[in-house]
Amino acid sequence: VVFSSCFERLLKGLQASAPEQQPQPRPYQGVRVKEPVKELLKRKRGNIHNASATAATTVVLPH
Amino acid sequence: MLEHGGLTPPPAAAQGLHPGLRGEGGGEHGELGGHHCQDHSDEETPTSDELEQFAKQFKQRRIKLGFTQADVGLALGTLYGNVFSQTTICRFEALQLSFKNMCKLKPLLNKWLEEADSSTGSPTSIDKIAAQGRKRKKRTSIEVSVKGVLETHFLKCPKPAAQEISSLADSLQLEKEVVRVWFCNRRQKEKRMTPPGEQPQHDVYSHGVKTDTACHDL
DNA sequence: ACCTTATTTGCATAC
DNA sequence: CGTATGCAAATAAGG
Repeated sequence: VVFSSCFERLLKGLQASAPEQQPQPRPYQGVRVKEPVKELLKRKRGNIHNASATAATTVVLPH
Repeated sequence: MLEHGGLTPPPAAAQGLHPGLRGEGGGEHGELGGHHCQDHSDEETPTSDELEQFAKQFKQRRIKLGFTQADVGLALGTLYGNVFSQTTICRFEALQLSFKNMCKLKPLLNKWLEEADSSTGSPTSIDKIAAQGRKRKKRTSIEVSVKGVLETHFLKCPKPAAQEISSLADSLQLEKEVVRVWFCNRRQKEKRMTPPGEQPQHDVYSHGVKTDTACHDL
């Protein structure tokens, strides 16, 4: 129940939605906790949610 | 120089935990590497499942005892010296903190729980459970108008020299340190948000303090 | 002493 | 009136 609002916007901005919108949902200007235990658990439990998949096209800067 | 008495930063470091490697091309982050050694109760890095368990119980008990998240945060302060905000307690209960962070807070919250539990005025050991070295500075709230001024300067010069920061801080009636940190954070924000749009601007960022970009002002 | 990157917190204020 | 959350100060750690 906590995810909704948090991820909705981000996903909307990342996942190409209908071109009928120009809301510019604000890319989120704050600093987020890298890996909340909440997600860690989900991943560990098999719920390998693949939401914020990295845009493979580019990036992948070596650490 | 009237900082708090220079507290002795106890070398309480003992968090160097790096699970073995996972060598997988997918999900790294191996949480814990089950570790050897004794395990008497709840000490030593817990597992994420234990953290979840604890958080859940914590919340349940907290509510049953009639305390709010803010109460707990304040209590932690009077108990050990580390005050925490309602926000942090909230995040702890919702497991919205990093694994490391939660491991650090669990002992404190656990202690508080024991305290509150044996409410019968039991003195209990009010040890200080190794609180952090020095207390965190209270978050400075910068006025919108002031932020506007800072923004203007940032656009003109994202990396002002020490002296410029000083005078700017002076004119804004802020501590120099606050202004310096503001610029640092502002720069990070810039980088954090640029990738998406990718603004191919001559990134002539030279670390060298030489390239005097002289953003003269004043 | 300051910068950078990575993170931990927490005002403020929206639910 | 408690709780979430957005934006972002303050800090930690290596240069």
